Amino acid sequence: MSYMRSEERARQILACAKRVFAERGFHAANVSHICEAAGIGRGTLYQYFANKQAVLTAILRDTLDRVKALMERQSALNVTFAPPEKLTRAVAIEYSARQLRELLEVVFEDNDTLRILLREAVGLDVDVEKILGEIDATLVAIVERDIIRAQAAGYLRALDAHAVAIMMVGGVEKLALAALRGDVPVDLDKLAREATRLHAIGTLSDRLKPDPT
Amino acid sequence: MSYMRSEERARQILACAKRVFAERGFHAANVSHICEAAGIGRGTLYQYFANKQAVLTAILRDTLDRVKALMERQSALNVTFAPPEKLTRAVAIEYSARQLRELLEVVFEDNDTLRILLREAVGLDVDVEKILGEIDATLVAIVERDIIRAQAAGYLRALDAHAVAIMMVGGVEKLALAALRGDVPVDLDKLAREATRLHAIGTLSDRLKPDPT
Amino acid sequence: MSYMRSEERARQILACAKRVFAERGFHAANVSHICEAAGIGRGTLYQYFANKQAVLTAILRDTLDRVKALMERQSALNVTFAPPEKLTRAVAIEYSARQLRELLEVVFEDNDTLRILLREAVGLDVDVEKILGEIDATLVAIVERDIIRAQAAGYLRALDAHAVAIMMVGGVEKLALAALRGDVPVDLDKLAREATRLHAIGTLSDRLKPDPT
Amino acid sequence: MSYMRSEERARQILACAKRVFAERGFHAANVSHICEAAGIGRGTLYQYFANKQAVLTAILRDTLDRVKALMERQSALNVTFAPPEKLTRAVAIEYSARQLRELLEVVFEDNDTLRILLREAVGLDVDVEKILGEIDATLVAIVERDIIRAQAAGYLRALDAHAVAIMMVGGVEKLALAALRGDVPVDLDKLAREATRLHAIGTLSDRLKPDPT
DNA sequence: AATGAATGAGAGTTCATTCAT
DNA sequence: CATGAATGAACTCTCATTCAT
Repeated sequence: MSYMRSEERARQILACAKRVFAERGFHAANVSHICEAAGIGRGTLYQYFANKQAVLTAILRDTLDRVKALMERQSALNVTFAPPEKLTRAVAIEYSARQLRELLEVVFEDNDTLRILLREAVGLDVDVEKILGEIDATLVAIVERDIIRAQAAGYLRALDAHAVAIMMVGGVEKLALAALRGDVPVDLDKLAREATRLHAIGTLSDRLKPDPT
Repeated sequence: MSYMRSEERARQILACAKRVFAERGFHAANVSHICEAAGIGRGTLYQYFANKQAVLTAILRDTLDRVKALMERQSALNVTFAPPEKLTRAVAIEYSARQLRELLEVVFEDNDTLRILLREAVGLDVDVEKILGEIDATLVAIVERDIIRAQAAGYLRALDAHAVAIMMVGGVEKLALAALRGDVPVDLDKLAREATRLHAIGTLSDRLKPDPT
Repeated sequence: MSYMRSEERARQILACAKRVFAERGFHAANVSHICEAAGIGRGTLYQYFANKQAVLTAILRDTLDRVKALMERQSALNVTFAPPEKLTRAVAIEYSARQLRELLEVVFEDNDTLRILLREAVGLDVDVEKILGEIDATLVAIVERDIIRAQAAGYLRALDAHAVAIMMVGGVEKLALAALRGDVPVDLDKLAREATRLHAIGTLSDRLKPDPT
Repeated sequence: MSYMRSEERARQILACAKRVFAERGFHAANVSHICEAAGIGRGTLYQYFANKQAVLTAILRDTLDRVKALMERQSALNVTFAPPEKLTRAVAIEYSARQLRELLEVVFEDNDTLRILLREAVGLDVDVEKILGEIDATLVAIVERDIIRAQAAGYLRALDAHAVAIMMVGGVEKLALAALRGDVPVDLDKLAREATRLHAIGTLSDRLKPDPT
């Protein structure tokens, strides 16, 4: 037996649970697995969390908090925009990619979080689904707000900001998942650059005949 | 109970199971639920499928087969390309959107399949994961091949075809998921158009200062 | 494994459970104990009863049904009364004792039922308490009705029929419990006689000075 | 926490435990509940009582002590009896009722004790059962001795003193239980009167034809 | 071929009790 | 003395699967 301050113990359990959930998946992971990993008795977990699912939701809520915090941090920021005629595509893309990278870093703090968010927590209970939905909505909202700001500044053309934000988030997540499957740690930097570039300038070649305006 | 030709009965069970899995999720759905829906005894299911998971994998394999069939159908096709200088963006996008739509129709035959592929079958066993991975890989491969063909024809600029394909698929799926959450039947046509347009011409405004070449 | 018709199996489980509950008490008795006694697997019990407590309530409800049936059987009966002046105490008591005996036979079908009703089912959940209360109320109602009938016929003096009924039932039950403690099978016949005699003529001696009327 | 003299603290815990047991029942009541009620930490209880059940038995033993004390107090008393021919029924009953009342006051000090004795402590462990049995035996013994004394004095007719005592106690307890169910505080005075009257003169009417002696 | 009664491994959870602080 | 964090035995209950009918 080893004593620990309540707050600290709860965090320790969450950390171990995250690893266990990521490794085995929510259903395959026993409460026993988590407790073994945390080096505590099975009963101890229930002093900190109401039940197994509450452990998962606590993990997810952590992420949700981080994402929300980022959103507010960015809201506080006061950005001034150069006129579009002074800004090259390359610079704009570079700036965008940095923004996205920051976002990714916050959500996918580590590969375990990534795995849990995109895989192990998917398709569970409605409670879980709700938090997952909130995280998703916040992510999309952040991207969407960036798009709208950039539109207002004249950097982006007219488009459905919400739909585009969703697609961007989805595209990036899929790329992350694909990387995950390869079992190499995900390179968030490369991911951010590639996604930004695609979404910024699209795929079509300049050689195409101009549209008749 | 009513007798039925083996083949037919198996298909009927699959159809019911698909509905049940989509409605309740894989774990929440009992074998009993499925059998009730199919109007058969609980033992009967085991004469057609080795176990509960085999039912799910059969459903997924169905989808995988359809996607693979599409891929081969398209391979057989012999497309001739106009020179890019003769093709406007609008026409190119229109063509692309039609292609994507066809793909979506095949994968997301119905909302139940959609839900199972993107949610209920996620994060389960490795066997399931493997089929899901194959479906994904095939989808990406189809899109990727289209991209490479279009590049060869000079329609698309130089880009990492694989990564872009992944992002496209991910973006579209996310859009589909978002629609699913709204509980309205997904409008595949609109979805295809929006996605294609974004991925084709990107988000940046023409007013930006040209890159120094 | 041995197959059994549903109805029959349920009854068999109830019979075994009654024995087990009587022997060990509700809390000390495991579901395993019951199932072992019934020679079935632990899961089988749950095909017939929602949970452990439902087994107990089923047992109690059986008794309740029997008591209610007795009540109605007696209601149907049409008794004619001789004028009190023609009836000796001894005869009246004899008749009463037979009535009571019939009642006791129905409630305390066997020593196990007796023990469960008066001991093992006491102080449990409110649901259990409710059925126990209903049984009690019915018993009291039967006795009370007899009292009122006998009063109307002039056999019994003026008294609070309800309170007296309660006391009678309580007295008899306590006697039964005491007998139970001695671990000898309860002699319902003797019990009925003793109780009836006490309640009929009371304890006071005739030698007492008559009340000044 | 506040310090308290050992003896005093133990009594305080017992008082709180009594309330808790009465309100929730022995099994439903947690050690935590008791400790919260007593305003002490969960570990502290174990410095005064070996375990949860010891708390209950201590409560019961308190009652047992009180009943035994009453018994001895009455033994010490030296009663002189008037000849039966000088005593009216009404006076005898009045006297008896007062005796009973005193007894009831001692046993059912309060509604919580009542509830615990008649409900929450029933059907538990053999140790508990044993004390309960001792209390019961003492109660019966007191009543029985009174009966025998009164018989000796010629007040009561010939009867099985033990059996009658048991029935009396049982009748009174049942009346008390019934009152308890109504959730009104039990009126011990009325209870004593009603019971005594019934048991004294019985139920039969005087109009019955006299027994042929 | 079809059934559904029977199964039992294994899950999550509770809570009286211990003991380091 | 007092505490409450830690414990783990023991419980009830679920449900995919088997197999006698």
